[in-house]
Amino acid sequence: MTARIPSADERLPAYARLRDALASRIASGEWGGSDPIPSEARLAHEYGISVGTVRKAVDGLVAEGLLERRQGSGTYLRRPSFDATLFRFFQVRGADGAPASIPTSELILRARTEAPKEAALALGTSDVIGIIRLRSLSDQPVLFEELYIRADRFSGFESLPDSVFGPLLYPLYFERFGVLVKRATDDLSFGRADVQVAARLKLKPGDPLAIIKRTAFDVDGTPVEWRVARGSAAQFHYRSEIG
Amino acid sequence: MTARIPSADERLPAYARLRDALASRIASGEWGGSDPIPSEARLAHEYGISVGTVRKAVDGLVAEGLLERRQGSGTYLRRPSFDATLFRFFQVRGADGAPASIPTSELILRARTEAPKEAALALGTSDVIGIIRLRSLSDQPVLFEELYIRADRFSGFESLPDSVFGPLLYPLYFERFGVLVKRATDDLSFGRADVQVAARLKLKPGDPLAIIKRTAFDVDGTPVEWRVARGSAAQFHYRSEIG
DNA sequence: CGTGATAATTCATATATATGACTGGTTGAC
DNA sequence: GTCAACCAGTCATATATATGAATTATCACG
Repeated sequence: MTARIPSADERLPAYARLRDALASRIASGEWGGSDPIPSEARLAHEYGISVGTVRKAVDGLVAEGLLERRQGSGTYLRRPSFDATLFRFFQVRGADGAPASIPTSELILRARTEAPKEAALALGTSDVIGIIRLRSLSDQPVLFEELYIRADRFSGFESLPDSVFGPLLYPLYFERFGVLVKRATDDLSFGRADVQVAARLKLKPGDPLAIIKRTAFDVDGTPVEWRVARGSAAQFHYRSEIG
Repeated sequence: MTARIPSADERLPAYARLRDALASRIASGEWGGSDPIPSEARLAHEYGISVGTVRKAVDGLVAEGLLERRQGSGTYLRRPSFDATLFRFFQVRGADGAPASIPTSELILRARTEAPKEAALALGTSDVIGIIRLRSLSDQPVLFEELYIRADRFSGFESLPDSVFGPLLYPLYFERFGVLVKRATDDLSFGRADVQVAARLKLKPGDPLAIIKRTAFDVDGTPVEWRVARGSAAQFHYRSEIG
């Protein structure tokens, strides 16, 4: 069929163009969750290139974490992969030392607003929807979060019923708005609680805080969310792999 | 020549066996710094496999960061790559706001000793050499470090002349002891300065501290160094990519 | 209705080969 | 001597093909 591989290119190698083309078809939601994407042979035929080249393109997307191969079965989307919950930073233990438990999330505010300077800078726009929530483990408030998402990508977010909100936002972003968060940068520092934050987290003003600022990016690299989370520094614990 | 690919295998695919074989030849130091490793065609001939398979093996090592390809020239070792200096966590600025300057390192202690519990656990041995040093930027003490390295991998380290020590240890590890640090895990938490640390860092006891515990691993995955570094939390700043 | 063999499909490994692009040295004209 | 042209070596891209391994669907048999 030698379908045309869309724009994108300026004499990029074939495998790179196919990789990008597939990435954008993935982002478009063309392929639902549980079915495999077309087979390598089929894609090769569709795009008029050889199977080896298709494999190389798919290799790239697998490495990026967008696809997953299953021998004998097919190649599948790999939806979340992205377990970026901030709770992994905070080790909260019950009196018994058990690493409990179910995180809960209390929505305090949700409204279209103007982004604060830092958020606007990260998102490239100040037309945003602001969210404030308090997250707890075992009824202990742990994280105070302030989030801003681009109004142009999340139109209607303010009027979503409270019931659709679970503890995790990224699945919601994808299911309701087709925004697939693929990557994020975290920025950690330490500071001290002001009166408002201290009250929410049941700390004393001036108590040490861990401050996590995150910018989350879409599949195509657009920043879609900026957030700042604050939690007691005493419980803070971060683990990172380098190399 | 169909050289025998060494032990390793239990019916692993050819490319995986070559990958491992090459990794061990790299670790052995067989190939010096500035010369390329044998060409793909040559390796294919040596091991009696096809060029495509060699490429796949090399691909893996490139992805791991051990090798680097240069089109038209050859495939080279990629020695350090590993810029893991702890200073990237601490933003120290002069009065003018300039992000100065040259890090210096004052060696306070260096001796064969018994590892503290946490270090022994990470290293799998308590026979270690301990190092204590104070690291400064622009004459401001910034980091107080306590390091432990395996005595079996660094025999003779205690008696090295002070003159060979630069600000960075990992290059020294490699050049003097053939230990190539390839990977590390950092563990960040928050604490408060005790009297000793406070004195070294010119802080007050009880001042907030950022605590970084690091385990560094050799190419073959053996833990070779454990360290704990402490610095003022006020200056601490960490940036991480996830996804 | 289950169950077990069979077949079809799909990714995984491997080979052989051709062409292009880039690098670094050599050669030769000026 | 300088510089351009050339050339050999090396990785990069791409094709075509064959075989193996894992999964899934099908279908006949009891």
